Amino acid sequence: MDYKETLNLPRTGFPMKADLVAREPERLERWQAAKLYESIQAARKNSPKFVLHDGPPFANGDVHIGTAMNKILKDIIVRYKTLRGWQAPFIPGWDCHGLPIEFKVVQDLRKRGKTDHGASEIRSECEAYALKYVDVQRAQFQRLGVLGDWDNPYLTLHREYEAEELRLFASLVEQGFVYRGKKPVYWSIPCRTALAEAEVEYKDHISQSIYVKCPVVGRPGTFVVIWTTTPWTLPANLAIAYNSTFSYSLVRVGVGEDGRCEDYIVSTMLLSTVADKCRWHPYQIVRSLDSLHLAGLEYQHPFCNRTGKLVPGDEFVDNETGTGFVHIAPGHGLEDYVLGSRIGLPIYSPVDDEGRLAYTDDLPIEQQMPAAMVGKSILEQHGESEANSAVLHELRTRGVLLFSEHYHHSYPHCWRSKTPVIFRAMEQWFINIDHTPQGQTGTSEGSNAKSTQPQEPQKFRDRALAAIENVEWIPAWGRSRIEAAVKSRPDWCISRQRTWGVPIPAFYDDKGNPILDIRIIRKVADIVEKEGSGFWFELPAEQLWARCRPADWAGPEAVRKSTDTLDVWIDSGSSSRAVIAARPELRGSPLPFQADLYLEGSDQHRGWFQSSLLLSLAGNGAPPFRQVLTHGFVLDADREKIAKSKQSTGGYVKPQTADAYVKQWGADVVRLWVASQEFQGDIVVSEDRLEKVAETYRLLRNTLRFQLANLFDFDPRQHAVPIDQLDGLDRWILDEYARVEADVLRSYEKYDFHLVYQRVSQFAAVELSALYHDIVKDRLYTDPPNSHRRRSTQTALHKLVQGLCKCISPILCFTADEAWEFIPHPDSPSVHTAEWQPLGPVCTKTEQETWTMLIGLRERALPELETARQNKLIGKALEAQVALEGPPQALAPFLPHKEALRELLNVSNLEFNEIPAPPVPETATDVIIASAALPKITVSRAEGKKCERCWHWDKEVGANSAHPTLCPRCIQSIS
RNA sequence: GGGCGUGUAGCUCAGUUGGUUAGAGCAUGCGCUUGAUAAGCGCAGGGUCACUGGUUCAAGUCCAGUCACGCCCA
Repeated sequence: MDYKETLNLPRTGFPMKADLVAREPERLERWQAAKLYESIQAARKNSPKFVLHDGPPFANGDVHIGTAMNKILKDIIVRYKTLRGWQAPFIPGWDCHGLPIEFKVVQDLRKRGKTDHGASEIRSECEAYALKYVDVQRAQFQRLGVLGDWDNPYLTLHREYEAEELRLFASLVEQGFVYRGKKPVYWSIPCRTALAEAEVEYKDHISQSIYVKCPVVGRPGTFVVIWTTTPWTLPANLAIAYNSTFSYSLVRVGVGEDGRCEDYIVSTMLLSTVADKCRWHPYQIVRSLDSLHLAGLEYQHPFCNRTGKLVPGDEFVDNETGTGFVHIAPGHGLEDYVLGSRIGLPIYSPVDDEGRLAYTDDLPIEQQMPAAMVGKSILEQHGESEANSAVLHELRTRGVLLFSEHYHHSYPHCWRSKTPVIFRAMEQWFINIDHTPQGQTGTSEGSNAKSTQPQEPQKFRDRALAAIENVEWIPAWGRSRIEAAVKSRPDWCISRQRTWGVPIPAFYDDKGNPILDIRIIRKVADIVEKEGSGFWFELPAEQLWARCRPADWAGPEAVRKSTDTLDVWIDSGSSSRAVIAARPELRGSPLPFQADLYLEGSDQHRGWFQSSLLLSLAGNGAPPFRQVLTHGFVLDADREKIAKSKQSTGGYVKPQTADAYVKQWGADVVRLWVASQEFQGDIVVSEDRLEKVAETYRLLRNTLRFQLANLFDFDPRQHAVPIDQLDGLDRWILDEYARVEADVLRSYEKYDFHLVYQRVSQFAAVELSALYHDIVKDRLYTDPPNSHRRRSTQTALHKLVQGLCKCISPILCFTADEAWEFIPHPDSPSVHTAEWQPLGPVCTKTEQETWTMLIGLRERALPELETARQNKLIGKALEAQVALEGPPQALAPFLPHKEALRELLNVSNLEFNEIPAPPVPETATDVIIASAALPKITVSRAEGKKCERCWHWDKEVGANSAHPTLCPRCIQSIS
């Protein structure tokens, strides 16, 4: 007889090999066909809400592994909250406007030979481009298992979105936040347009390098020497910056034949270089100067009828080139602008749209450049610039040019015209971060200054800082990070000279004054909601004005429309109003625009977190989030290696798209990798690490498979054993599980998914695989199918497998779903619609102490068994018998648990050998008693023969003639 | 250059208010098993807690500085 046939060996259709890459898409299709997201939302429609608001990725390119990580983290939270009974909707979003798309589209148009495209053509191409990548990314996010309303995402190009954004903008204008100011931007002279950073290419260029002396006011014969490579900016010079940490020298130089001398101030470190170039030989150092001497000095402009001050500029005045003095033209450089704004200089930019020197209203005419310079073009023709020549001529005439030469350096050029760009201050719209809405008049034309809601008389920046205090930042240092960002940020420049964006609905009158009126903005918003924002770009100014002009308009008539668009940070920053408050499933209570959680990379403290906070606070009066969770960045382990190999071999780039990883490992392994990472710092991704995680995946999968395979004949409705009647070991493992589960729940609540990963995988490896499963195999396989002990263990397995599936389902959403299908009569049809109620403690304190003691003995016994194995005394543990030897008090605690202990040791026989208690010396301490109380463990070869069926060794094998190869227990099992 | 972080075995992570010889899982090596088998079990090796200095009877833990890396600014 083949006794193997009488065993209850495991069976299951749950495959050991996951084949995730091939099989996940099938499951995904089934979820979509069954409308899983919709049915979950429907099931939770009366539950309390938990809203995680998705930060919109940019609709461009494939999903990067870092973006995938962000979405997976969000999905883990949404799935966890759903499992715990919350209504947790997820509306994915995309950021659709912006320069990178416009840039790409215009380049494509150029490649196709179209150069005369109008705004409308560019915009429709951009829209098509954005929508294409929304589709691409949507498919990739879905493939990762991310659950959400993918059929109805929010896009910043939706007309409803744009309309709400404009209404928010109107509210800011109404409260007086928005003003018109100047800021330097890149300007292409031939294209007559402002350029963005991405449209600028750095190329080698030869500039005029000049050293100019500026007389110090009140010290005849003393000059500060400045250096510049853009002579045409000298008419705009308003200050000279020095570095307060440098040492400067006053040097006396002979000039002319008559022994006349002049004193020059330059940086000590640069003195010899400057002296060589300017041919100061001989020269004499009169004295050294430091910042105390320089501070507040006034100088005469080299050719304009005005003076300026010496100011500290440590951030950008260096000792590498020049003279240690930097000429400051706030209208022509970003650093100059920042410095100028700080000390209250006008943002003076005496250059017109054609790139010609021109007078402006910033200064009295008599203080501006000599009339001969006006109209001179800055643009270089054959290496010569009229404006530069005019300035040089003036400097020479006045004898203030010390030296000039050609200077080779890298300089920004316009990508389109290939000409050098200039920095030029342009009129821009700004949000005043230090605005105090109450009782102030808006600075912009026609704006209605009356606040609709009562405001505290507090600067907006301070209100923002106060609001930050009431948000929970995880980790806590997120608070100091955003505080620093808000404290240090300059006024928000919100206008862009771009086409692909939401138009700023402003007009200009015949004098060029801007018209920004809330009635007009709101009217435009209403039209945008019906028609989209394209009409603004299509209609000529007079028709637009006719449509938008308020009926009772009393101001000047518009003759021109604004062609600026809003900064894209206004787009995404408006989402609390345009999405959270606008979508019924997200709308909060009592604050409709407020979500429970935002979750993005730490770069967003200065980005989306800040823009959302500021806009929501200004527009809604409160922050858009209650909690903000951040993660670090995904880095390539061999980033340097790759860079090097790129240089040497010139090519191999590792895949950094989510798809590349999914195609190799499957989504669940990628998700498990995400969960395994402590994400508050940086996260390193590599094939090696994915492979390690895949090992853990296999461990978890096999754990589930073992449990499922041993439930093949279990029907909980008939066979389940009540918890209080379970076998001791089964009660113990459920109690252990309950502890794991409590830890897991706590970790999910704190978003510590890596602790979930560690706890679950270690439980599977240690308590389950190495201990419980290994021991319980014997009773599952060899006990009679319907015996109490076997059904008890199956009851435990049935609870364990469901519990484990719930623990992992937010992370391993595919695998948990798959395993759930093999559970006989589970508590819920799908793991994703289940409600997760924790099991709670099972064992009494006494039981726990007993099992701790028994397992402690097992841990002492295993090395003894290993020694016996090394000595070839035994092979597997069942070939052994173990004797516990000790005085009565040492053995007593174990005597009632003889069979449980034998099972724990997984040996064929366990014996207790009592020996007389040693005499206790009077000086004996508790410690000695305790150590004497531990039984001595000895391993010997089991007596008798091996039972063919259960592989236990038993002295009675052979005693039964009907079954001469079986032990009595097996004989009873099969009869 | 500034702000904010990160740095514990090959990998991923623990390490509570400073207190024995710094833990776990995975991976590796050796052995066992062949009734979870492209699985399972046992044992073993592996760490200057980034570095330096300080406080303390005692520092992975507290303080100061340095280095490396990341994000954001300049």
